[in-house]
Amino acid sequence: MSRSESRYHHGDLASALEAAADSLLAERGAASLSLREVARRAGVSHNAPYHHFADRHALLQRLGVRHMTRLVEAQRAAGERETDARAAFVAMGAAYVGYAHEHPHGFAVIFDPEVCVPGETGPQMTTLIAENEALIGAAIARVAPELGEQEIEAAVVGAWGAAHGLAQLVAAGHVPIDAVRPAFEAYLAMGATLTRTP
Amino acid sequence: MSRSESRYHHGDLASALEAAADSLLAERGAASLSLREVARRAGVSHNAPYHHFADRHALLQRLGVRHMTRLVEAQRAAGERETDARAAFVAMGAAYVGYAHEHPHGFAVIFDPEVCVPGETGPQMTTLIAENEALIGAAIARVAPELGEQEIEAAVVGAWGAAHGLAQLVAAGHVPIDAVRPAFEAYLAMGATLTRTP
DNA sequence: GGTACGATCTTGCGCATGTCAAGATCCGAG
DNA sequence: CTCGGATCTTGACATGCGCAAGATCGTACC
Repeated sequence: MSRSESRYHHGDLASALEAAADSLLAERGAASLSLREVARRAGVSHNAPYHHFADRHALLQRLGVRHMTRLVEAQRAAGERETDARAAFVAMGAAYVGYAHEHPHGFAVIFDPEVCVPGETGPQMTTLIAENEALIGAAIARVAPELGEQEIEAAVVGAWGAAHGLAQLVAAGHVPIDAVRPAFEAYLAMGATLTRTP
Repeated sequence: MSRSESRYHHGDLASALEAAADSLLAERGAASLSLREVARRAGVSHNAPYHHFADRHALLQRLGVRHMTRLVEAQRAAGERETDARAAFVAMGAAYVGYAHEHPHGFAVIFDPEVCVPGETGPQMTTLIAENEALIGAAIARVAPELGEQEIEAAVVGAWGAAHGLAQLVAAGHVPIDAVRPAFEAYLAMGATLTRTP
């Protein structure tokens, strides 16, 4: 009897649980995601998950890592699809916002302070965050090669913040997705205005 | 016997509950805020809140309105404290981020899609959101008087997004508060670079 | 091949919470 | 003074989290 048919020892319950939870996350938010429902959807008893995740928190963190991985990958792909430096930078921002728009609950769980606290989420998330910043930093360095390391670091936080804010507002429904690109351009022009010495 | 001494009819339980919940929100996040604990802290039975709030959701929405009011007010005050248009714009952004830094859980509840959905949160929140956008719009119009209505509208979303993203990242602990101002300036300079015709 | 061990999964439990229902208490209008 | 309605209380039920103890399975070891 193969493992997948034997319903006692599932075989790869951890992945199945993650998948089940992720599909739940496509419908509802993390707050209304119960471990028991995940277990039900995976077809196991309400306590089976505890042999793979310390608690509800741990499963949500795992989902956070999952989505952060995809978010970083989406940015990377969008950036590599463009040859022009500026186009790549803009495309990465759009990818960031786009991911949040398509997976609002998944995106939310990445940055939910109740779930993923910077220092306490484990090395995987730390690595992913660093990767994300490196990705943005490289894109900025391509656009503005004259910048020093310090300046790039600051610009990374600024760009990340801008993309993140629009993503959050779009995901929450405060801003329609179509308004993002004009807003982005307008804000950049605004920057040009603000930094122009009077 | 005055109402405040009579412990049966509280007198102003709605406000007391809001205050209790708000003080809880200063410590923990909204997810771990239970109606029963709020009731305990207010010194009433676990079911008293239901005579003032339809459910847990309604109380959280009320807290969202409360904090959005303060957030808008903080921005307004910061803007009015400056005479220079650019300084006012920057100060408002700093106030936005500062509020999120000082009241991370309160700030989170404003924009929590599980709590405050744009269309369904009631007229008060709608008004506050509009007020917020008007405030930002006025600040932008002061900085760049040459902009048309459409352009300002787009710039509002862009500026709001930038401030919101930095606020979120600071509140979540991904970015230290000291990094905000340099990031803001760097991002604006970045905008100047990006919009400069090659 | 048989067996003991550990990993995996199950059932059952205590406790906390959200929400409904019914009763107790108090205020104020008439 | 009485009665209605608002306010608050106790009680109950369903659900969820996480612990504990038992059942089942794979496998390393003899």
